[in-house]
Amino acid sequence: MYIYDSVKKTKLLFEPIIPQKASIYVCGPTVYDDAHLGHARSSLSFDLLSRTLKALRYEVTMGKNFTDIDDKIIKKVQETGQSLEEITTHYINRYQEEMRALGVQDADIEPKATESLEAIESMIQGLIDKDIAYVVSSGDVYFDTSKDANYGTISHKVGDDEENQSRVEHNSEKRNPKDFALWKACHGDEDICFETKFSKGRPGWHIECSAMIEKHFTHTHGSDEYSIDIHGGGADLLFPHHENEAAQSRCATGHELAKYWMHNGFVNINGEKMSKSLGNSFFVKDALKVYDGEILRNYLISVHYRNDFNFNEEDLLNSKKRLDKLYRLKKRVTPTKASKPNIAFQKAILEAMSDDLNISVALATIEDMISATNDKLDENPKDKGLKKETLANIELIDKLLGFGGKEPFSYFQIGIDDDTKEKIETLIEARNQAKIEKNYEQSDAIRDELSAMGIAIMDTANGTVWEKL
RNA sequence: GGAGCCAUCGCCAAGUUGGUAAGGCCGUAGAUUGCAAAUCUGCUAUUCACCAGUUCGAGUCUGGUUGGCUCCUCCA
Repeated sequence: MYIYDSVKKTKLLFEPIIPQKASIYVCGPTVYDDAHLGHARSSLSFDLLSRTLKALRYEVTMGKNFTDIDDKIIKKVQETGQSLEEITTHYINRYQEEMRALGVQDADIEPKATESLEAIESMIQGLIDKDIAYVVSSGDVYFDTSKDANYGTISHKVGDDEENQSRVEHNSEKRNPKDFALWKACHGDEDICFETKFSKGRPGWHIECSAMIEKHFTHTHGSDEYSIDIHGGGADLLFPHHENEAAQSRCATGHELAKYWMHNGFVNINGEKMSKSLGNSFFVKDALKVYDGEILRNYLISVHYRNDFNFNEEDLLNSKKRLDKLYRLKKRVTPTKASKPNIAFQKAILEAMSDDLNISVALATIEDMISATNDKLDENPKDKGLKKETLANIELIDKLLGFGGKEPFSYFQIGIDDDTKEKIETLIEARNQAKIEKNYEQSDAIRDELSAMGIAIMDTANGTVWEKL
């Protein structure tokens, strides 16, 4: 397995801390609003990583956190009058539901910041004891970036002369402009705060990840050099979030946080980054109202995870056509029992994914397999061995890439209710009768009628089948 | 102002160590079909934003130009 390390900026052979075990930690969402397509893409990217590593027989431990205490959540609490827990629970449930709809496998560990306060406090206290962190008069605790010689090695942002136009907040009590908050002191009665030895307040954004990784991974997957194998997240987290995480962990534990860093690209709408501030967010829940989760998944993973992804409906329909072809093949080999996948196919698709998740090549091998199989099936429609093998191939695709697992006839009938189905069947019967009588005017009229209903029909050796367009 | 990324067929999109441009959609010709659809087969970039350089050889390396994007503030 080769992966692109976005800190070293090169593709590296994946050599885990413990042979055949892979620990992955991905920064999850701050749960104050619904998940948008960007969350989905990040989730999907690391889902593919996890699935690929599993297919390569690694024992994968995946961690993904929920930031459930933060300024925006508190603002929502104040606005809505709901409790913090009500809000975060709601969005966490939504998030999990939607990601599952996209075929994302659940993480093994899903820690919440509010459930990790002890670990957070002890890590901060440790840093204070070493004088790497300091408490200011307000009660805020800052990390002293000047104490970490390696600060800046993650994002390669070095040589800050303070002359740049950095928009770092200016706080006179900070020792260095780049110092960041580990802990934010309470701001009055409206605030949500926790008691600690240093002050009453709540964790800063970066500390929770460090603390949670320390708490959940270090003893099972860590080493003297690294806490975990792979740390992932969106490209925008590289700085300052991951830089700061790395600094905290390095100073608190004496070893590096992650051996490899991976970052996924953005989802753009009309060529621009999708974000709250631009007001062009596209929520997963809205997309799921229009498109089946599997179709969305198939589309969102169709571009390499590191590239930016330009979301548009035309491309989505394009990728749906590719998925349709896979399901048409599945129809041809159903019903049967899967045997073993084709060795060459299995090797090719795994090799593609092992190369830093080269999904394009993986999809091309699928096209190859579909085409070759259809060809053979045209020659010999009753090749049982081929059918069994093909079904196994498709099962492999489902396991590795997370699509193609549906029952093929129902795939083409998503969103059609039973009454309509009955009507369609009746019309097809009538058309077949007309065809037997060679009344082609009649049969074509029926086909037009079905077409007007959004139903396409195809006459096959096994009778007439239909698909929703 | 600082840092970085990207630019490959009408559209989407691969292309580690330089060796002579995957795949899909669309289009098109044919096989098949009562006609279609589905399926199969053939065709579809002498060329990789532009300019210069290194090299026997560059989409791939170097320098420059143009255009687009991101980060430096919460952000997947």
